[in-house]
Amino acid sequence: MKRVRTRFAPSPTGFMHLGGLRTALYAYLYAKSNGGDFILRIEDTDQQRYVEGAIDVIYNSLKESGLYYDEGPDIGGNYGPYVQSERKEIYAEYAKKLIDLGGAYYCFCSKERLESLTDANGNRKYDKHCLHLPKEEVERRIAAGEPYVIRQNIPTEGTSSYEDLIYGTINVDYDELEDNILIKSDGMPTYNFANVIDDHLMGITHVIRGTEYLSSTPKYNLMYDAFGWERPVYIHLPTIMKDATRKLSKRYGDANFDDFVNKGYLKEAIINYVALLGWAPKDNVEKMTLSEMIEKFSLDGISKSPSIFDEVKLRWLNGEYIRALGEEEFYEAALPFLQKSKVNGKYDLKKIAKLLHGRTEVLGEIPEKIDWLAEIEPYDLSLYDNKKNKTDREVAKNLLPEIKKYLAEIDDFSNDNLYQTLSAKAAEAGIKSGALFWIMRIAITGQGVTPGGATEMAALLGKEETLERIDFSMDLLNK
RNA sequence: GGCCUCAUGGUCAAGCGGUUAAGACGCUGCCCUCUCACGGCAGAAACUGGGGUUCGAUUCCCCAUGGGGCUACCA
Repeated sequence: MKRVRTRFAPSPTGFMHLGGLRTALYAYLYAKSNGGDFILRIEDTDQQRYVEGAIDVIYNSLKESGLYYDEGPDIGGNYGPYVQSERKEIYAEYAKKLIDLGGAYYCFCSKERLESLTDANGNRKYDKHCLHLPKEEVERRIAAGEPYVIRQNIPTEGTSSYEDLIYGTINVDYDELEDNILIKSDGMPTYNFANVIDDHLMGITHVIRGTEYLSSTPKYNLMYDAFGWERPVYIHLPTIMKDATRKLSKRYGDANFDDFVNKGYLKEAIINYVALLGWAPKDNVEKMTLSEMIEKFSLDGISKSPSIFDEVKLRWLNGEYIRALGEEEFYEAALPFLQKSKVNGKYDLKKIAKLLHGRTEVLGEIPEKIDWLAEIEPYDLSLYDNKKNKTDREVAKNLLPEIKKYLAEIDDFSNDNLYQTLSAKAAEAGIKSGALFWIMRIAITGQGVTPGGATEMAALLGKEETLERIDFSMDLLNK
């Protein structure tokens, strides 16, 4: 059997879109699960849309997410060049061949004439006006420097049929298709042409791409057939949506790989989540490494209907990945975000990281979780109200001096010691420990929710700061 | 508008003629617990509608409805 070769062929127009990333991922998974090659090709035939630096974004995103390609512009290969703008001559050559084969023709029609073809409904279809131009006239006009394009010659009747591995048999009447442009007046090919030539020349066996090409694939097959080339196997993928009616797009933001990384999502989690949009593993285990995905990947798990991107579920999965991190790994991942917070320089970031580890779903929310730790500020005294522990501000007013006394006697401010000592003190004094810890926690943080219990917070703050904060709270209560 | 295509809880999704219609996220409740979170347990929640085919349709066919895509000198 022929070695499987798949490709990812993005155009460098900006960022790595998550929809594109998933297409790349599936192409990668399909190739790797079949022991084949995954190729990167840059489709930069539209100079208008080209964005500086976008190619590097593609390289980096792919590598960061672990989708290592076997051939590509930056790493080479036997089928290069892998950038379409560098293959202009190749397309010109094949375009000429296709013209000789009757599959294409020169067209000199002006924009104005094209527009005059628009009907009452606003639809336009090229009328093959230039198809029957005499060869001599064509040559004369080209020689005279007249601008021209090369159009595909599509049959006026008949039906085209092909098998898509996901969607099954697709039939399209040729009548529905237009004699679309293959080579633009600037000499660059359109996607319609370059994609066919390159896929064939690069030995791509399986074309994996979005459903936007489902109904235009007959045009490409026409060319494969005209050249006498074997058609590739087609695998079209459903769209990823932002909601029921809008597709995930750059326009709405947050659709880019980098955006999510910057927000504090782990790359592994993003890839894992994206893999789940449109594909389900047989064993139902959702958390997977890339190599596990390669093992489990199969086309019959791919769905046909568009799926909606759910950041809530991504958050959960990211949390799973974060919790699976080692203490040190988490610290390193969290560090940039810890440094952004107001506590940077005030408290031991490592200790904070330890407290935050099990409580963080997205790293980007770390600063807001701990900013208040930098300084205690007046707070709502109703925080002392706690039904379960039967506390309120009056109880707090009475208990706080006691708590202060206990704390003042403790020198080892480690969490373990604080917890044990204070628990013992509470038992001795006949105070419910829950009440003591509740009041103490509120008194030293001024927060209803904290990333640790009273003793953990005290251990973090240190003895001096803890006692100062107790004083602060006693003042507040006595006002 | 025309053509292609899709349709199971709020979301992702199993299912592929006979099931108490999985599972995950989210949600609700309980437990654990020095708050929260984690973890554990329990619960609510779905086959778009109408016709067929069949002994029997979520599953097959048709129509309707709704969604998506294409209809560029963009990919």
